[in-house]
Amino acid sequence: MAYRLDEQIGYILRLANQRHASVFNKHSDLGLTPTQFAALVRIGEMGSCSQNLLGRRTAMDVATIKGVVTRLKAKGFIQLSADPGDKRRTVVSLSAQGQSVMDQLHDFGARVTEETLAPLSPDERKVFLDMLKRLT
Amino acid sequence: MAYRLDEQIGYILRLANQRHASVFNKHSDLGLTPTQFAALVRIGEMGSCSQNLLGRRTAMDVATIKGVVTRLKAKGFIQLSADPGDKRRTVVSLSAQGQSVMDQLHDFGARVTEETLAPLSPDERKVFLDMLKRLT
DNA sequence: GGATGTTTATTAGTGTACAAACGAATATGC
DNA sequence: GCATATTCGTTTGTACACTAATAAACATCC
Repeated sequence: MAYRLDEQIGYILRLANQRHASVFNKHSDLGLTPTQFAALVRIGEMGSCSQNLLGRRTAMDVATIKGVVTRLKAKGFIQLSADPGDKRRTVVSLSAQGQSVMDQLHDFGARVTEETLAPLSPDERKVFLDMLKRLT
Repeated sequence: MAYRLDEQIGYILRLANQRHASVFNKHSDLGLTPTQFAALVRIGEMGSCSQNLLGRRTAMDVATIKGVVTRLKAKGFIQLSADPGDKRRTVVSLSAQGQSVMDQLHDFGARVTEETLAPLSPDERKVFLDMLKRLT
């Protein structure tokens, strides 16, 4: 049987990612990208943490998380401070504005997931998410 | 129930993409990226086509396909020519080197797909790929 | 307490990915 | 046949994503 690009997992994953990004951007009203959204929600979950740890907990390398933190700071959603016990660290935490949009972010995220998974039935979504997680 | 980033389809898709890229790079010996690989295989499938059509058939916008074509050309895998019937078009086709590595590319792609899907059983892979395609 | 190694953050370079704007060439409608 | 619309390619700007190199701070071992 002939080799076909359209059957390659990497290619299909890329297409699925594109569709998700499209759904995300359609609903986004806070001017966030999917990556910025992930980092911001994670900060909400963790309370406050070093920039380095935030990168590890959101699967972004040091160069990527640096840029994301810079842009979230510029947009006013987070604040940065020095770690009194470790001069290497930059401590990242939510600003007042960041805290105030957290509920809105969760609603927004749920809507994006819902619409992205719309082609699948509720039972299928469960199975699909389980299998997708095993590929990470 | 609390909102959790680790359950969001967009976040998990990003992680799956990262793992695939890691598998791809581990096996890659021709110096290609996943995107360059996709474009090159597609050119092999189509014979020759305009840069614009190649972009549409690989889901890359005009700016992205431009860069990919530039790099594939620099690496010697493709050649560019003018379309005699339409002066707007740049015709893209495989170089002799590009043709000579096509079998190797297919073997390589099959190995990457195999290893990326390794956590799933053969039956699960079928189901998973079907569902993933519906999300594109 | 001093050499060694690790962690944290920054920077530079390369490669996707998309939006927007532009000019040139082609197609369509009337 | 001419105005209008569409297509094709390029460029600019922003945002991930990774590698590699660097420097400062911290930890550990002896």
